Amino acid sequence: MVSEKELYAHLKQEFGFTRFKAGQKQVIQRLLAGGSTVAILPTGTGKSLCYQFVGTYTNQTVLIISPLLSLMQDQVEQLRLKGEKRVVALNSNLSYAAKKQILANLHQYLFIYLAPEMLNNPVVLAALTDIDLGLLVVDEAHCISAWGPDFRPDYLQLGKLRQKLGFPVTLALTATATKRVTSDMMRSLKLGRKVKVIRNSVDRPNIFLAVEKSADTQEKNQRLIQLIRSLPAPGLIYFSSKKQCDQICALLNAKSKLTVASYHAGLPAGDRYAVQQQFLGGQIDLICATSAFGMGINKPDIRYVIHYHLPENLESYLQEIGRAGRDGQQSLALILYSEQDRGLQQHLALSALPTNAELEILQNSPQLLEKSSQENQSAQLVWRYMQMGVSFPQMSAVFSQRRTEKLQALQQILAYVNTQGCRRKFILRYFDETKTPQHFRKCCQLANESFDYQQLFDLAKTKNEPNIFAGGNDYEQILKNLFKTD
DNA sequence: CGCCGTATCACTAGTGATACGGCGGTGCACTAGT
Repeated sequence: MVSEKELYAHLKQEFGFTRFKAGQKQVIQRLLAGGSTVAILPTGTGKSLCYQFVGTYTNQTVLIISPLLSLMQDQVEQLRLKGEKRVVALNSNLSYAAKKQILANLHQYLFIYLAPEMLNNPVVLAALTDIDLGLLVVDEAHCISAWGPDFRPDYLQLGKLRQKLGFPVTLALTATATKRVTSDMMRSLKLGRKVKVIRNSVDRPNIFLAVEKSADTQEKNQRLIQLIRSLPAPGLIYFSSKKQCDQICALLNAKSKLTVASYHAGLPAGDRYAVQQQFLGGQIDLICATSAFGMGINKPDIRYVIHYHLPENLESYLQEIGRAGRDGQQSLALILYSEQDRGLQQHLALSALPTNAELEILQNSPQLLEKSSQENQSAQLVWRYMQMGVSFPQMSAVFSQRRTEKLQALQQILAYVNTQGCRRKFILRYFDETKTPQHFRKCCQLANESFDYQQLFDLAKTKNEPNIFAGGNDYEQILKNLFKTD
């Protein structure tokens, strides 16, 4: 067992901090004692420090599975800035020669970043089994259940990877996971029953939760213009359609003094990078984005996250609103909902999953399968499953279960939108937390269309209180001020 | 499922009503051809 004194000495020496954030020390101690861990820590609590600490302390190689090339790039740069040179991201950005060079000298690196798809490469896998691995990390581990079944099936293969690597000590990191998603992760990673789950509350008390209903698009657009004119910037608006993302971006640029930019997967990589950098640097006030935006974004002062469309599910909703208020100051998470939005989200939930009819056609025509796996997403998925050795009846079962799950998740977010009760309580219950939220239970009910959030921010400012609904405040008085109720 | 753009119809030549097809999110790696 490593002493507390040693832990703090290393923290100070290596990272310059004198205190651990909630959960960090527990995770590190557990890993140093050789126990695999699932860590569910809310955004902004320094998840990457957990494995960086273990790597630098033990001086044993850490392999990090990361979902995005840009995320790997950021982490590599951060570590290099800290003075750690033994870092590499092994991905398709590298030339053949560079990759060969790195693979031949893999044991020299302390931190190796890798996308799950790279593990299909037998040369990479062989090189990895050759080194003395101290720790395997799955960063953004909710991707296993969010993306594995119908978007990036290689996420389902990570358990086999662990096995091939001789079951190294493993850390699965995420900000949001229900009990079911947690057990999904544990099963996929073959973590066994001895694994420890370290879970902090998903609650972010400084984020005010609200939903407003609009009758139609026009009404919604008017309200949106009104909102962004009065709310403090910077802000973030999520869309479920690239086209509408662009259109509303243009509208908001025309109708407000803010600098608004659009961000989605349809834009060239260079533009996306530029928009992100300008947002981080404060030259852009507001981003209109699809779900492509956000992972790895660490901007502390985002004051509001508005959803123009219905979010996909409560897990992704929490991921997305979690980007607001990382500085701990008063922030707002608002869904602008109109009944017609349900159709779009339902379509998106189901369209990626091959139907039984499609499966049958593909099964009967291997040529068609191979040909269309280039352009058609569901054929591509079937193709990957086949390579993974999954039979057609198994696929059919997996996809139909997935359809059910996605529709249930949609029902849950709809229930959240329509709830008459406390929204925070609803979310905490969904994430299997029993604690009572520390705010006046009527605040959500009272927030309605005439509510001016500006008052919320003003009050937080004048009281110099990041979370005006935190314990110890005079709720009745605050509510009287805010809602002008008696 | 619901929206949007285009096609087609009507009636006395440009516009309005209806019908219908297509579209709608997220990324890795690898390959072929320049």
